[in-house]
Amino acid sequence: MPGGRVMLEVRGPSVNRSPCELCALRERPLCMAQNTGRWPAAVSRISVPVGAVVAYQGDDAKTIGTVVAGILKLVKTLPDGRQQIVGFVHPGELFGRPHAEQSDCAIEAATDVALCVSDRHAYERAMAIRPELEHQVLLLTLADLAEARTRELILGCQTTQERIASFLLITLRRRLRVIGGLASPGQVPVVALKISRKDLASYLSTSIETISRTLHQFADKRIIGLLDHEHFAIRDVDGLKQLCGLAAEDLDIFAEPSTKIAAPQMLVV
Amino acid sequence: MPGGRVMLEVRGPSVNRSPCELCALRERPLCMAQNTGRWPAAVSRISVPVGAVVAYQGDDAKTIGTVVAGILKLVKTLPDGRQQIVGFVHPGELFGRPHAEQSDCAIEAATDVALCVSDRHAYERAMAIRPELEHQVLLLTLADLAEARTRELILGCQTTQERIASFLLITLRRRLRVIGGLASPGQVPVVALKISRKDLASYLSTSIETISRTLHQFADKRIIGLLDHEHFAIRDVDGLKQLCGLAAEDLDIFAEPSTKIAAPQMLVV
DNA sequence: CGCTGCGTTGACGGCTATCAAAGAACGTGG
DNA sequence: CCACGTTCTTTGATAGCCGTCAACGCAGCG
Repeated sequence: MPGGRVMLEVRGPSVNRSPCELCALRERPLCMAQNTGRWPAAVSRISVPVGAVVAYQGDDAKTIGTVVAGILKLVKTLPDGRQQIVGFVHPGELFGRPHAEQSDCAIEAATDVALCVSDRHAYERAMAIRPELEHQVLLLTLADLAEARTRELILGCQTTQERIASFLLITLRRRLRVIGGLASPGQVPVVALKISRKDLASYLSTSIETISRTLHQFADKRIIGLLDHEHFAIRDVDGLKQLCGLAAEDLDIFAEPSTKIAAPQMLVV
Repeated sequence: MPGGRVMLEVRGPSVNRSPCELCALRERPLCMAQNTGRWPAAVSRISVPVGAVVAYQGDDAKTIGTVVAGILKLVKTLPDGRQQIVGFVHPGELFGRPHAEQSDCAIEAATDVALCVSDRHAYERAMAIRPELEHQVLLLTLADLAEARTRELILGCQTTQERIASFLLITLRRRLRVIGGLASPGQVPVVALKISRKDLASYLSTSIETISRTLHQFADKRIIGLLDHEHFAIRDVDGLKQLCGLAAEDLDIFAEPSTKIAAPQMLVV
């Protein structure tokens, strides 16, 4: 099993801007706010393998950072061991808890991941000095909050089938935003799901068995095509919309934070 | 049935500070930030009866405000009518969506409520001018996010019994924070639950029947005492903790935002 | 070749939503 | 003060979704 704990070393007090100059994310408002003028917090670029733990639940909250490539998962664990993934962190999004002494959930790599990390206290000082940075952090936090509340709706009200349909649609929308839409109207999009079945089950609050059964039900109805274990052809988007039962505004919430990110192929990691 | 829609009128551009001077909430950081120096946004104090709708899901997000007394509920509705209460807003907390054009959930009065409201755009201008105000809004938003994610855990992982036990404990803790703890160690605290069974069911993602059954199960085990329909004596806090299955850190998240509020009896509304 | 991890498929049982109906509480008007 | 309708709560019976357990197929790998 790959992974284990990762030591996030944030080196020295020196400004480290070289990785940013080639980074596809550098025009995101958050990065812009970080890179305008002299940046008072050191930033380190690190790579983390699948399964590695960036922070444990209850740890001192030492770092704040952004995901450059790959996907992080935020995991909450009950005392008896049951786990819930409360969110994924996609490229361009922030992770870590500003102004909190402890991490309220574990942060783990759901795929191989490239991160940009800073010391939390340094980051907080930077926010205090630069209102435009704090403003960008506020915007991202508001987006996270909207997403978390939509997930309360999904977890609280929807059947397992609806949750899975919602997830497929939400993932499709996010990807289409990233690559800027379909090439032709009739084109069948294929979602490459790098997330494991186990994580998917935890995120959707169900079991891997139910996920497997439901996906095959969808395939039988010709709504999706199962190309292999991690590639799904979305054959009937309208059928999925009907099955998911979500309002358009709730579907869109998940697409917001990813706007303006270049296609992953162009990322320099 | 009381209620119906409420028109939130925010009067003129004049500074309106008189209600604040007698308000028990005036020393909260948010209010301090609002009341230091000249406040560029007009603030109106309004009263809203139970059941009244302050904003509909999908409405233009016109206002931002704080709850002075009573409880607001944030309600999300699926196209087929199923509803989920995604959060309650307690005295001293903020409601409304800064920097969003539309409300992503309905805002309704779960009890009779007193509010302090401002025009959203004026509030945003005030935040832009005053970093300390934006900072307070960020802190409140981060607290809301932590709470929403703990609710993902509760809704996703816990049984109905555990959710109800969690809710009782969380409510107890919130109240104890507000009034500053128990008078004597052996004292049995009584929680006055002003929220209707229907709202409770929606918040905990269950049915009123199951809530009724579960509360009576707890009463049979001598864990709580049912004084009347809205008063619960918490006889065995440790028993509740065991039943709820939450870690201390997740329980505490819900107590944070209420810190430093004076007892409700002292509120001037 | 055996082992391990992952996905799939089948059978079973429990939790809990739903339906239904009766009882309690409340406000209203006579 | 009482009759009455309305709303909320309680209690019982039923059914269904879906989590759990178990077994199997399959791929990767030392």
